[in-house]
Amino acid sequence: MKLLDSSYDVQQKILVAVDCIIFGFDSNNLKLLLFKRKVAPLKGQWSLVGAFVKNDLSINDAAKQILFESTGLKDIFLEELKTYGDLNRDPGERVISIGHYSLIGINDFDIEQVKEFDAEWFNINEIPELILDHRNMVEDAIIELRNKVRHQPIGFKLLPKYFTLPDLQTLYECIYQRPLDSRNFRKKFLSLNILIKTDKKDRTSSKKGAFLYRFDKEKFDDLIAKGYNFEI
Amino acid sequence: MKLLDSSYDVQQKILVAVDCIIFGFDSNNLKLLLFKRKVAPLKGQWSLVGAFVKNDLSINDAAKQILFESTGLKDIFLEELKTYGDLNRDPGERVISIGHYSLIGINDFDIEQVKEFDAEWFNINEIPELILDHRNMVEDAIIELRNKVRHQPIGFKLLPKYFTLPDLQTLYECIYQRPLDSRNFRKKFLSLNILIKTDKKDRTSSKKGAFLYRFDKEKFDDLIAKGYNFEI
DNA sequence: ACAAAAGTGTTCCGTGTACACCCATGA
DNA sequence: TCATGGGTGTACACGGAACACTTTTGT
Repeated sequence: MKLLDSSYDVQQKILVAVDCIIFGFDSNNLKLLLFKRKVAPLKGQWSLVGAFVKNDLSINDAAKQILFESTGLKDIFLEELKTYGDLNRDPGERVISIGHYSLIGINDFDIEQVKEFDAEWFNINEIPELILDHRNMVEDAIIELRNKVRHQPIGFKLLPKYFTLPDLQTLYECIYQRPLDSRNFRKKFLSLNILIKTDKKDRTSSKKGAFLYRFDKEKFDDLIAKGYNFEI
Repeated sequence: MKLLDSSYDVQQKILVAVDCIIFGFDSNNLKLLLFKRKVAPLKGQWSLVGAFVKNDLSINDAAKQILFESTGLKDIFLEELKTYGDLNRDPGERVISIGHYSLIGINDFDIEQVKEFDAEWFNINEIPELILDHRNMVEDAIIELRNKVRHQPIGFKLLPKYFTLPDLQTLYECIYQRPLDSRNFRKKFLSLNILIKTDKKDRTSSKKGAFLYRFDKEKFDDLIAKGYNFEI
């Protein structure tokens, strides 16, 4: 319902879009989800997943919906990155785009399924040329992602329920794109007390086998609530 | 110039606005700039400085221009906060707002001048009721501001050319809204090597007088470039 | 002489970081 | 037996945090 005196007197011709920078972790690599653009101009080129915002959805919900419709990925938690609002960033019309990013565990989803949508996972070091300012968005998002994981021990949603410490370390190494010292890494992570060790081992990647752990969700939530600062 | 195939087929009715969260430091207090809303609905109530984005300006330039037109404040560096895009945040129409914030030295500007624009500086602890989600924006901006100054020793633009260490400390105490230990503060700040001590004293606030310092712009820039982490 | 703000050093503790060897096992 | 990845401990350096007294000077 509109209020009586509700109509603003504005001659605005700005379209609002969202673009999604979706990182995926597949046990060994950090990947980025790209998409073959379906509309002119620039049709057929690689781009981020994005579209115009629908009138009846909040920006964040719109981003989720667009991601779902474009790739089949559902229930992805998206975080706002920032707004890209330069005048001529889109050769078509005046379009501003609100970047959103996320990091997901690729294996939780059907990795082939996205191909039906003309989407594809690219290794983070092998990203093709992207349209418009999308490459900027990706670079900004990587920086944000690193900042984020520095302040919140992630992992829950990126690793299977049971995982090994080497797995966890690989995850962080992928995000930071540099090797970490395993002794320090283990010491630090175990000191957080959010891991529960099981007596089972995973022997798929070594003969000795590595112990499986799982997250202690309660303690994890406590830690987040207290705003713990997780420097690696 | 538009490309031939440039018009997107979109029925979008979303207006794009910016709101500015302007913090000001006046040697003793952190203040917030507010503005009496001039358009219906909610006309006459206190709000942030904001308006719709013009078609021919980038978002950031639009924010600057709006700030200038609404308050007379010119050449203010604005930083994007985030987008407020919920469906019914504005009772008028569907409006999304991209929050921008800044921290300025109030004394560098004419403090009375803003009043001619129906704007006013409020002490950060005495903020009146604000329209829409503006209170949220302010809270988000304070958190951002604290995060920002934690990573970048500010001061340059907020203090006069010559200032005392107690002045500088007051600035940080205002931002963090808590007292700091003067011994630790001085030690930390001086160790950055970005201050140049003069042999003059300021005696306006004590009989003994406090030495005046100025910033060493070059070293300061070096420090920023290296991404120094300034925890207080 | 005293009030009021400026200025100064030390100690302790926690945490980041560097670093090298033994263990368990399947092949 | 050997190759492979898993797992462990120590020593040092640095920075944050707590803490109390002296100095200067106008009144």
